Amino acid sequence: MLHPLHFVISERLRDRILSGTYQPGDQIPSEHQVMAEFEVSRITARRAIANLAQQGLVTVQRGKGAFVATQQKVVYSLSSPLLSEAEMARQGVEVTVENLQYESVTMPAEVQKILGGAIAYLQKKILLFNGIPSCVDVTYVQPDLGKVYARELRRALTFSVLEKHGISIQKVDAVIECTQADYETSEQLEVPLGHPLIVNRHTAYSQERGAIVHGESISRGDRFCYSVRIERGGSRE
Amino acid sequence: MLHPLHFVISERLRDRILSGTYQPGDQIPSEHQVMAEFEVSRITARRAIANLAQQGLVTVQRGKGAFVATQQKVVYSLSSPLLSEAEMARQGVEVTVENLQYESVTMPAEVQKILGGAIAYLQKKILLFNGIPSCVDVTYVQPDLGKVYARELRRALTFSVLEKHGISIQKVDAVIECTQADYETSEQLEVPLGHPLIVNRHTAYSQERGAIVHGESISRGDRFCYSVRIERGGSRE
DNA sequence: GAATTAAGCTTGTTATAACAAGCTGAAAGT
DNA sequence: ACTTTCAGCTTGTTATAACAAGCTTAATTC
Repeated sequence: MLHPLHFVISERLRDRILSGTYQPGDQIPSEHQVMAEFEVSRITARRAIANLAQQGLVTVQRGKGAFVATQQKVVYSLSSPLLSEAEMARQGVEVTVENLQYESVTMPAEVQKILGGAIAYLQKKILLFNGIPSCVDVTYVQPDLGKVYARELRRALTFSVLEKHGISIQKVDAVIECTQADYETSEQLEVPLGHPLIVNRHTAYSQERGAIVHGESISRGDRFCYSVRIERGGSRE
Repeated sequence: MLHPLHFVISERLRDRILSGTYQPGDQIPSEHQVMAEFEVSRITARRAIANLAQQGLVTVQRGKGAFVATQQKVVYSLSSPLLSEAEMARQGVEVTVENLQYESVTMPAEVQKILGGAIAYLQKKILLFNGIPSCVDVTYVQPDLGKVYARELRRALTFSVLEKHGISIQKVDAVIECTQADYETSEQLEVPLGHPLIVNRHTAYSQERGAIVHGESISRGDRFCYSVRIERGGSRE
């Protein structure tokens, strides 16, 4: 036997998904239907379906079944964040903010090195796209800004609030990576343990003040991605 | 019972990893040791270990055991790809290229829209970081460039080769997203089905010629990430 | 000393079994 | 008509069992 049964079955079901037999939102055969169709035990059927879930092709809901996942993602432009927020609205994505934590704290050493000083405002928000938790945003903001704009920052996107008040973001340094959901983020984003996440760790600078915001946005990898345009000027970068 | 046994056990083992009891490279308890320690069946022990693997905390090898994974990632700068290649060398990362496919093909319609014309060179390479398959690179190159620099493109990084021959990349449009390995990429990158991947879908433009390269780099999410610096000039972008 | 084999350990696959927990729609009750 | 209950369906957890396949080291053979 070249391949395990569970793999053969999951590739068969995968082919049906890719060929359009099952469309996004459609239910795929239940465990018992897979057992009957392929004449295997339940544990083999479950593993085949789990393989599909693992590849992001289906999402499984207890009591309901497994459904073909949409592959559509919201695109957020790092090059023009404010325009990107308007673009998301144009894509039919309504962003709402749920505040988890907002307080003045002593920064960890690595953050102090970036923002300077010892104290900053720590904000933790969940961003919901069309009511679905999709992003956990954890950032430190300079204390004076964090204090003055507290009310607005608790319920809107950080860059929008700052820009609205004339604090213009002149530069952003970002690192984009993939991680997997631990228990905490799996609960916050309502995804399974280990679900792929795309993380944007960033520091934003204004012209007059230097570094003003530092932190990370942790988004569902299945719902979100980043675009960026890199241009080189006349001189070598 | 608030949480399943498998979850309780995996959180206990996770804490040991995070607290440093087990360091990267160390072996965690085997399935039978977990069975004995926590007095559970083998399937529960396996599931606990699988939860850790799912979170990227351990990697499991048949016949050997489960080992704490390193969390170190290679950082590749989108803002200065050539400098980034030198930086990788400085980080002790030797990049070698394994050519999978290199041929003149008729482009799919969407690629034609970007590169123009009907024919391009399709290159598929595996990039190995220190001998370990870490990235699958699939790109279309303008046909005249693909033909003239075939020998070099087969065994080096695309941008390096072009730059070396005076084809200067003036702009790059990129989309960064997370996906999960299907069978093909899991085989190419030697990772499990569903392993998180970071994908960079890009189009590179030169000043004189417009779009010259289009395609995607699919890298292991556990080994690779992107950095980018976004600056706004005097005018609003 | 080098090569081969075997024992012991490790993970991988598959089966049967039973109970738990959530979802949905129809039937029963108010 | 609205609310509650129940049956049937679905996935989730855990156990026992057995065999397969890979890894490593020690013992045996050449």
